[in-house]
Amino acid sequence: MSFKNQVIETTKEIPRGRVATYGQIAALCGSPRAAISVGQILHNYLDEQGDIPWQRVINSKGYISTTCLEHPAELQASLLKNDGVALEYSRGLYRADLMKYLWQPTTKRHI
DNA sequence: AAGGTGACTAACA
DNA sequence: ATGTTAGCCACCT
Repeated sequence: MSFKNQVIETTKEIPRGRVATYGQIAALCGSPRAAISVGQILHNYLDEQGDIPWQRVINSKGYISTTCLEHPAELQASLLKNDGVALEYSRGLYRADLMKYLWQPTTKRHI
């Protein structure tokens, strides 16, 4: 299975009310240093399929970091709130408390 | 097939 | 504490 597909699959596994970081997804998919690629993959995939909980993937500091115009931070923020994730808004940036919401993948891991 | 491109990060200044 | 820099690496052309 390609890295790309693993990223898609793994993202689908993030439960409601939790978030994961790009680096975390990359690591779970076997390439700990490919965090930036995860962002690219999600972006590309959204443009074609769009059927994944992409809003649950944020950066290592807990901030929403999309720069995509079609899928802006405001949208991601509202989707996350809808997921039950509280966001702190300041200086035009949204941040989730990783200590509270970071996904801890425990069960079924299929590398 | 080779090179440009980031929804990244951790390390510096 | 806040802003830059420089590695990174798989995706898309």
